[in-house]
Amino acid sequence: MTIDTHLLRQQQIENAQRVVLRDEDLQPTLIGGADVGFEQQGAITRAVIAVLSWPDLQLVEYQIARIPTQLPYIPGLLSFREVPGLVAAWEQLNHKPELVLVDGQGIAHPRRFGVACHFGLQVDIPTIGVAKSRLYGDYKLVDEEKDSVQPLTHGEEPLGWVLRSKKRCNPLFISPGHKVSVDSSLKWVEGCLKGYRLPEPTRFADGIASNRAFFERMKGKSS
DNA sequence: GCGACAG
DNA sequence: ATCTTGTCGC
Repeated sequence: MTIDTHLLRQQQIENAQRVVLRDEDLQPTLIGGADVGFEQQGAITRAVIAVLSWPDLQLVEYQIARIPTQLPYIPGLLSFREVPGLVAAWEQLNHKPELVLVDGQGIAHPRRFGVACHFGLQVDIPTIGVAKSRLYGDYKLVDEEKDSVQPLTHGEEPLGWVLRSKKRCNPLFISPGHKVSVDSSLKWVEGCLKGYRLPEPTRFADGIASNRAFFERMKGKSS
């Protein structure tokens, strides 16, 4: 498997110009959470999209797609590895959410084209990147208290936020993916928090993708 | 040359 | 990301 990383980076630069950083008339009734896991030493990609009602944040549906892994993990090129599976899971959904929180970066990326941008552009819906660690951008130390936040930037360019979603937990790295502004990307994530480090849509997708006990029991309770 | 590096 | 139970700390 020979990979033309130069070509992939060039594609990101071109596609990044199509990303929209504006707010639409976003009044969702459903919000999705997307995450990807792997099986068999990475040979199989397992993509999960959980759909929750808004604003009550109850699980409505989830779909899992399993496909052969196309590429290895390369920092900065994650989306090419994860988007194919996410699109497959998206197509299986009976209820399409109007906004999706994607596990990974949005525009907080060297070429402003993280997995949330890639997926959002691909299925043409608003998306927000919610990552558990930093890839790109600078920020000041975030206070330990819950809800403390610092802007994530590159020089004068605003990229997103570093949010302490829960006390004594590592912060979240939030940035717009597509069709959402930098400011509202933070508001939507805050609106999905329910006492855990991860916002509910992401937490469900993450739990289902990892087969954690609690979410195993949730299975079968969705339409 | 050296360090950094989503999942 | 993944292999994985109990355990230490707030």
